[in-house]
Parts: sequence; C-alpha cells; structure tokens
Amino acid sequence: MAMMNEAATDRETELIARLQSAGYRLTPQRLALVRLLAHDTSHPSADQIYARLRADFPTVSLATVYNTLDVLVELGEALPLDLNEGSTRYDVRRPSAHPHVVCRLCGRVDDLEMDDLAEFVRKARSRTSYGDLHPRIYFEGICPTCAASTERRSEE
Amino acid sequence: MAMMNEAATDRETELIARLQSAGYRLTPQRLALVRLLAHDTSHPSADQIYARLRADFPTVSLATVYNTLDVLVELGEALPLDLNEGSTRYDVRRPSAHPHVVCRLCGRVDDLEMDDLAEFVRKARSRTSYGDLHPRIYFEGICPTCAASTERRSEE
DNA sequence: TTAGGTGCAAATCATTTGCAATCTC
DNA sequence: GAGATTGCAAATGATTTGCACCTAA
Repeated sequence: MAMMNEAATDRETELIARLQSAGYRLTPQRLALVRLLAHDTSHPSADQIYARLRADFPTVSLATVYNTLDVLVELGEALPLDLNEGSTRYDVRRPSAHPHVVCRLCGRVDDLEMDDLAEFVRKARSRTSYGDLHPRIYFEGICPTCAASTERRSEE
Repeated sequence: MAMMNEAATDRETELIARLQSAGYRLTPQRLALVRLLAHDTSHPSADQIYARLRADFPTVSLATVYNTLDVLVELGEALPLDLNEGSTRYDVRRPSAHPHVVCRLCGRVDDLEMDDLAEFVRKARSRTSYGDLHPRIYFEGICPTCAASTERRSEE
C-alpha cells in the first residue's frame, strides 16, 4: 500500500515536471486534473474527469478538459483508449501501450498484464509489410461484479 | 485467382442463405449490398458502402445501409472494426475476430494472420478474473505505399 | 393484412472549433 | 503586450431514431 501511494505521488510529480519542462503553464485546473489522473486507476472518460473536476472548479469547461488531455497525449503521458464504448477513456498512470479488459455490461476497465506482449508484437511485425507498428489490444468480457449479479438474477 | 473468386462466390451464397434462413427479406438493395461486401477486401466504412451502393440504387439511404449492417453483425456475419479512425469499418469476409493492421496515414486496412492468436487469448484468460473474453486486436502502422511516398518526399 | 423495409429529416452524442475575454511571463 | 489558456456557444460528423409510406408473403 505504501508503495502504491508512493508510486502515485511519483507519477503526479513526474507529470507536473513534464508539463512545465515542455513549456506548458500549470494553471490551477491543470494541476487539479493532473492530480486526479495521477491517482485514478479507473481509466475515466473526458466526461467523467469533467464531472469530478467540477466539484473543485465549478466553472471549468469540457473543452478545457479535452484540451489538457490532448496536451498529455501529445507529450506521450496519457494513453487514449478507444474501447468501442462510445467515449474515449484515458490511462494516465501507464501511458505506454498495454492491453486492457473492458466489461461489456458496466464499462469497467482494468489493465491486463501480458508479459509476452513484446513477443506478440514482434511476430506481428514479421507478418506484415506495414512499418512503425504499434499495438492496440483489448479484450471485452464480463467483470466479476457483473458476472455475480447476472448469476444471482438467473437463480431467481 | 480462381480460388479467390470461388471463395468470394461461396461467401456471397452463404450470406444470402443466412439472411433468408434467419427470416430476413432479400430486397434488391440488400442483395446488392451483400454482393458488394462478399467481394470487398478493403474493410469499408458504412459511408463507403453507401457511396458504392448509390451507383446502382440512387435512392438508397444511409440509414438502410446501417440497418443492413446491423443485421449482418447481429447474425455474426459481419465484424465491426473500431480502428480509432472516426468511422467503424466492417469485415464481412472473415467475421470471426482476428487482428488487423491500419495505416495511420491513408486508413488502409489489411487482415493480419496471427497463428498464435489462440495462445495469446488463452494466456489473457488466465490472467484476468473477467469472463467471456473476446479479443479486439489491431496494429497501427504505415502501409508500404505511404512509406514509399514519404521516403520520396524526404529525398527531395 | 401485416410485419418487415425504406427514406427522409430530425435527434443524439462525443468531440472540436471560433472567438472574445483573461491571465501570465 | 504577446502568447497561452479559458469558457461559452456553435459546428462537426458518425450514428440512430421517429414516422409515414411501401411492398411482399
């Protein structure tokens, strides 16, 4: 647990440093947004980020949220996830491309550790004439919570 | 070549049979759409299908194209591809989930043969508590054509 | 005759953009 | 003061929907 908090704090500091050294201004909203995202493991959408940010900054606009997310993506510090879910979700804690699982029912998103991803990508490269290949991998499924409630329902 | 045409014709017949046995009417538009898709290897978007269909059926509407595509997807005969490209592309020739490559520059889409996909999916299943897992895998890259023209441009 | 199909126009929803006001270096 | 940042409202673009008409078993 101590490790997790440490890591999260590190990520926050890292992001702030990154934004500043890239010449971006660190406004109160941006600071709050970065803090939010550095600690958030839920892979939120722009809309969800907007809703949470408004608790502290009632005047913040959705456009600003999108703006800041774009900046983070440009810097390679946020990974946009297109999970066929309507809206784009963002992974700011681990911005390098990695697989995810999405719950088909509730939209919950989790990271998926695939230690053989590199091998998989290497094989893909060897089987296509396309260059500069980057993986976009996720799995649709049913999360444990939804599975449990579905089961309960069918037992009735 | 003979094999390809045969396979394509088979797919066309297959699709027609599938639609009819599922109780769907085979209207002239649907027939034309199915024919188009059975032979099309370009993974077209609804819009592209619409444009081509209008050559033969000037009054066809985009809503009808979406309708018919939805029917095919429901029957498991079309694979919708969300390639982070703005619009959904469709693979009707090989409707079972398989990896693709997309060109970042021109949007070209090709199938990618990954004979170890099953193994990869098996490993994913063993590493998550999500059930009923289905893969959504594609790679972004630069197609040979775009790579060639980019090279040419930088040589000038 | 009746449910399935069709076409049009309007609605929806995520995202982007124009622009004037504001802030920061 | 120049350039970045913000917020609002309007624009965009893919997809869906409401609804009246049509058409084949």
